[in-house]
Amino acid sequence: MTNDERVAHLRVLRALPPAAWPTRDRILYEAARLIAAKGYHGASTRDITEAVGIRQPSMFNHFASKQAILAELLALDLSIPAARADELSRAEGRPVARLHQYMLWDFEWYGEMPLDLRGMQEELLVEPGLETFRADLEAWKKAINRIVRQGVAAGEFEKDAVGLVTTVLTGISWEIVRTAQFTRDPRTAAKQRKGAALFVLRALVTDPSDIAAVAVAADDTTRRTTTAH
Amino acid sequence: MTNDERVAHLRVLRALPPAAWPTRDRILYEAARLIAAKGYHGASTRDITEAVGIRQPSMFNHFASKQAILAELLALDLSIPAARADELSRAEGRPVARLHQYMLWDFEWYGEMPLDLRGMQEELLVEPGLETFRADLEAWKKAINRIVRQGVAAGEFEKDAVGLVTTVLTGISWEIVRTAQFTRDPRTAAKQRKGAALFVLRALVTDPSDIAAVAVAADDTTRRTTTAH
DNA sequence: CCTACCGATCGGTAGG
DNA sequence: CCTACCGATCGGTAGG
Repeated sequence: MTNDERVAHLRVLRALPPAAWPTRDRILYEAARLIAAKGYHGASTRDITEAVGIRQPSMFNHFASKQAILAELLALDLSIPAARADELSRAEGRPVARLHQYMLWDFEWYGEMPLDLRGMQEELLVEPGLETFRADLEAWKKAINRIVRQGVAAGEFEKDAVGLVTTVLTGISWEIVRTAQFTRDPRTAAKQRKGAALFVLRALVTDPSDIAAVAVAADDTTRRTTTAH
Repeated sequence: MTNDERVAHLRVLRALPPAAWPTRDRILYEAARLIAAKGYHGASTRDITEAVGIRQPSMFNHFASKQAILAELLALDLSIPAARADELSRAEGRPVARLHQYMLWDFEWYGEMPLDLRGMQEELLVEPGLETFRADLEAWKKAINRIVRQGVAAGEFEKDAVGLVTTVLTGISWEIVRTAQFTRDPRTAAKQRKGAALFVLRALVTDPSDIAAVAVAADDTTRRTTTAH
């Protein structure tokens, strides 16, 4: 399955309640939920299949192993954001605008994700067979730091903030996933995402007037895109 | 063991290499390390005791259960910071200065911690018997948010940043624990802690000149304290 | 702090 | 997607 296929499939799923999903997707849903709650080793294959409503060995008709479930969830959590960040790190335009654009995309990605990805912790990547996701995580950090360093070089960002951006972004995405479990109102969620992006920019920019300029430009882009469809 | 005793004991341990620690503390050290790497359920009692150099059942002479080890680590991770945050949330002085003071304390606490607390995830607190630590975590968040709301009321902080502070602080403390495993130079570490505290303040304050004022005041306090001893 | 050992649970397979 | 079952490993106990 390619990343584009994954994104398209998620769009289909989001329109349905999890109970109406195909079995394979319901396994992913319950596995994500239970791994978030009890950790990868704490969530047993029997826990997962019991939540789905099938017997434990039936799971292996959909996934070759428990780790194959984890790999599918890690692709959503790491591979797709890494590709998007890399793309924007090589795009044209002001670094401050591209970082803002990435953050809005990232927070929407995690905020509208129908699976609970909170169990996808960096520490899981030490397990043999998951090296490719370690590479995705490193690529993501490199791409974000590339944009931030471009901003420092352009005089847009403070120098000493560089090393903290990926950490803070990870923490905020996490919080957005968490609150997305309760707040289902899309307008409140969009406002929260905008506020979070501005929070990070305030910590970064040398010239506060850049923040308003970038935010207005982003709103224009959104309005244009929305009207066009 | 009270929190004060825990803090005093940690000071003693920090002066020695872990190999020279008492067995009970070496169990905590290896357990913390392995739980950080493989998760609580992924780190078996046999993994831990093998790293310590004793047989698995010998562990139960020092701890009544595997969960008792976890509880000891959670006290260091949650109970002590919660007490410190609560204290500062009720102290006198400008909110911006008290938040800055808390952050410097917090980052030093995690940065100089001789045990690797990265495995202490909020999700562990769902296990029965750990309710007290759930309460500590809630108390910590409440205390931090109390200081931030005091700052908003005083016109020092932006309104819309309130809900993000605890998330960002948790993320940064995590990063500080992580980098503390490599960088052992105390001067670099202190500089990193100061930079991290300023990063958060920049995202929060309405008047940028407050940041410089608070930072200078904090340096004065440190200098006075250092000279006095 | 050790050896010997317990019942429970783990991820996964065989065969329909 | 099921029943039946596998060897390995789990946290913890008995008894010295």
